[in-house]
Amino acid sequence: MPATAETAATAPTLKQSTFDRLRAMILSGALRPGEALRERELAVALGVSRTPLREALNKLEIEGLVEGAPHRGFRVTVVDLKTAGELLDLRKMLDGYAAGLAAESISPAGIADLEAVMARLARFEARETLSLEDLAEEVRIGMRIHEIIARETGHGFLIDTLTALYGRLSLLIWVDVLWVDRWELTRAEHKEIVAAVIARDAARAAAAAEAHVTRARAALQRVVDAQSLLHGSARGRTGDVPARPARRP
Amino acid sequence: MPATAETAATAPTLKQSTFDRLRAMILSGALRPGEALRERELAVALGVSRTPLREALNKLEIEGLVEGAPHRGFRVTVVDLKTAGELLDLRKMLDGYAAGLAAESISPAGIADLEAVMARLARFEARETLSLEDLAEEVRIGMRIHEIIARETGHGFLIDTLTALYGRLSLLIWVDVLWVDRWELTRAEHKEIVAAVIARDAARAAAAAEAHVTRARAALQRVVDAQSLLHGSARGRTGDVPARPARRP
DNA sequence: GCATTGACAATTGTATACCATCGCGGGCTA
DNA sequence: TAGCCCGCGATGGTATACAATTGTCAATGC
Repeated sequence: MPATAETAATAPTLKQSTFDRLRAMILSGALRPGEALRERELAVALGVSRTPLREALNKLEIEGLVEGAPHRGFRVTVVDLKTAGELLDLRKMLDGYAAGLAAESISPAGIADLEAVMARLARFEARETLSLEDLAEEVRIGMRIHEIIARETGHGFLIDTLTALYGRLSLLIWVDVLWVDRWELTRAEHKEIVAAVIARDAARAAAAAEAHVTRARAALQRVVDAQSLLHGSARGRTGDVPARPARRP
Repeated sequence: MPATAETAATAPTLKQSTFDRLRAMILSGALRPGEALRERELAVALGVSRTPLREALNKLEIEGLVEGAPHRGFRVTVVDLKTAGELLDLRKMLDGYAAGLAAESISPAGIADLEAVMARLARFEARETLSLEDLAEEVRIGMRIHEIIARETGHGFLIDTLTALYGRLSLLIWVDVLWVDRWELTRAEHKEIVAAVIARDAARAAAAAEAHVTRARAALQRVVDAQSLLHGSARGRTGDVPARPARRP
């Protein structure tokens, strides 16, 4: 279950590199949720034939980044608020578990990676105001922290599950608001999690990771509640996405 | 992230039905862990061309039922004892969570399904001795219970994760021993879980599900410990699998 | 005897052409 | 206007050819 996120350009096979490239394009927003992915068009754009492209799309479908329907092709997965809530609920549990495991078994290389990331984070500490660029960078750093922690659990299935979970969550555009909104808090939480992991304090790390997600979950819940008040219905309203684009003239 | 386990024969596309059939063949043991899957051969055997077959294999790879290496094709995933322990640890948490969720939100149809399954289980209650057939049936019933509970959570990502988790675990041949060994206990635990879910008692359901897996985890741990005593080394010893079969003459 | 090298065969990886089938939308009709 | 029909465009699937890579086997050299 590779979920290869790191090997981007220098992949041994086109299938693999296409998978990686598509993945990156989706996560970076170059391909937006709901966007239809036409095989032949995409194949030309990526410079590959349909064969490796279709295999990559099928893998992404199982990972949950794209959805496919028979004879209607694939489109980038649309995550609604209800689903996002479920994902965060699960993430609370899994992130806590992962942080605890990582604290118990982190490697020197893992510690070095975490320290390097925290150094990047420290650059922002002193500043009074942050540019949008800076905020984006901080979000990336946050993702990176969780990736490293997941990796350092050494728990293959957990890593794959968290990878899919993070990927799905990042498809919900609004999710960044949950962290960016109160950035000092988020940063402090990240520092606490990393400190606990490096200190090999499993209980503290797990608690910190859970608290971190719990806060985001609560923020999301406020959004959901506000929406259901506004619209009467309880269903999330992120999934309103254009159907297939108009036919070419 | 479909992980369609039910739609076996009447799938709309060959890709889908091939995926389902392969999945069933692996889980039923018709394709054994470590067995090499040669494309052309398999394609002929299944009566499809290489294209849908490869798409199915790629999906199964992400789901973790097969492993593929570049230019060396796919083989059925081999699960070692260490991995199995990790999977059970995670399952403890997720099964508990799922049982709690299911208890809160189970549908009338779900209750009916559970009651139907329990009726099948009741047939074995009175018996003094069980045939191997009976034991196999009880194992199937156990799987079914957990499937229903997962489904009734209505939590898409959780369902997919548990599906992959159960699938991977069932690749470890020995795992059945954990349940079959003390079958009266297992049966009682299943009854308790189902009863709690039907009674919509989330806390009790979660506790029962966790206890259920905890017992199996402990049994597995005894095996692992015994092995490491026997062989000195701590590594699991299930992965000893023949390499690629000899060339055809 | 054993390690190294090099050619070979089997298998996967990729490209491409072609046909079948399905969905959608436009346009016709009542 | 509502509903049916038809055809275009897209995906799903097959067959085939070829490129790339791996592992084997045997000959070679130390």
